[in-house]
Amino acid sequence: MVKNRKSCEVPDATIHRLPLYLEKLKLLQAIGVEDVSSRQLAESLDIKASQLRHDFHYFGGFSRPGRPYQVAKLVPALEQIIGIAEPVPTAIIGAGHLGQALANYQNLDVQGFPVRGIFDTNPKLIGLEMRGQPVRDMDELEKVIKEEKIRIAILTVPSTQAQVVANRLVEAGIIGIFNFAPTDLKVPEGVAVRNERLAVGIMSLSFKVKCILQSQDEDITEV
Amino acid sequence: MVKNRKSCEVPDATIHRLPLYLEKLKLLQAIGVEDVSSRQLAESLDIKASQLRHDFHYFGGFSRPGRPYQVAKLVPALEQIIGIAEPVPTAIIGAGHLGQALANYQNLDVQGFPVRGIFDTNPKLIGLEMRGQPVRDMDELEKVIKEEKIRIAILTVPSTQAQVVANRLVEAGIIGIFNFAPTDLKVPEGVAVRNERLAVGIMSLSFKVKCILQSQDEDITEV
DNA sequence: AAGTAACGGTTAAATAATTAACACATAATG
DNA sequence: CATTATGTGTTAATTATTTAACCGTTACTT
Repeated sequence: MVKNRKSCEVPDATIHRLPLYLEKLKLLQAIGVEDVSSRQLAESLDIKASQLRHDFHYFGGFSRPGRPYQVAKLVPALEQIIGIAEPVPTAIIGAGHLGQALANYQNLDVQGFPVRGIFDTNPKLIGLEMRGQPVRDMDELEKVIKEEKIRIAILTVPSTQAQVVANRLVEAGIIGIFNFAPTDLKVPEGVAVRNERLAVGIMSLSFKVKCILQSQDEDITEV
Repeated sequence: MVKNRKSCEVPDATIHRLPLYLEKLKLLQAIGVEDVSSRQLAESLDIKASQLRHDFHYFGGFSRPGRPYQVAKLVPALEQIIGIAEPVPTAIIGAGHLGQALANYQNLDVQGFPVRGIFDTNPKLIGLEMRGQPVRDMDELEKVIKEEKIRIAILTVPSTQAQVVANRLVEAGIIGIFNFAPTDLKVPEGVAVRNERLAVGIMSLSFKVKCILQSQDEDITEV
């Protein structure tokens, strides 16, 4: 099956757009839209239609020439590609404020990532319930990961502990780490890490804000 | 001052690396490192030295040929560029789980974004204190933004309300919105929005996990 | 004091991503 | 039944980003 291997050689930029396509399509589906053209879908996402078709082209045809996409076919196709055709059991490591926020974030479930384990070392937190899931002691980590067949972990521990915990997760069979600690994790090949750096986000926003303020100043002095 | 205008015409990819440079440099500064070459710094960030020099080149010389960068000069230079030479007062709109998590996220202060206002409409939350800041009623939004000269807002309200609140923020003088709601905000020119889509993050991770699993399967069948 | 190794700035080349263009297919229309 | 409008898949052109190459400087070594 050459397709599979090929379908993994896709630019990151395209991968990041897949969830956006899916989200919009689900929205259309919810209001009863059956067909949608590349132009309509692209326009609603503020991108070019050719880019959307180009993105889809990595995965083979979703329609045939002359006919728009059928929402009912496209949604499961994208879910398959993204890997959420079946629910993906997920763990949250670190039940501090951020961990709690994510554990209570209903969308995680809806989007295909049911939380099947929440872990912490703090005795004050252990036993607390969030959306029906108790906060468990880290001692249970390996057992629960195995029992629940968890493959993805969301890491919300202090950055000092991130690497140690990550090692343990990898050892326990986790192959996808969504890392919220501002640390670069070292992981072996065959493990995917995605760093979510809030600081990067707000700083690049700050850069643009500074540029806006500067251009406003210039406009004034130019008058 | 042509430099200012030019310094805003910088690729997004470069902008996103600036915080990483700054973070690493601060780390070096903390352990007493005075000089660092482009190669050393790049290597520690797992990028090419030429890319780092190319990035810096957008903003003019930070050193002179033959001499490595001086950490003590580079740090404030980057802070200036990013726009955090002075602390940037920030507001959090929505004191739910995520808003609370961010309000309690000490790094925000440290990185130059002191929280000067937390807002919600829920009477049960109003009055609660987080890091010395009370949760305020939305009625006070405009007043506090003005008094505290807040320019950046972190939006953590339900997506149904995101656009309405965003409009109000813009009206009140906010020019940078860090949006955690899974909605595309429409804002006038002169306002910067950065969308932080957790679902996008975890889904692109899921895509890579699926690819890893597939390639493992193939390896087995190939043997 | 000359030679050498290391360095940043700068420009050019290579690579990747986006956008446009086009060929062909479909269904609706007169 | 031809014609037209709309549409995708696919390839080509354009644009953006990354990487490499080179030049002039600096400080160190012998």
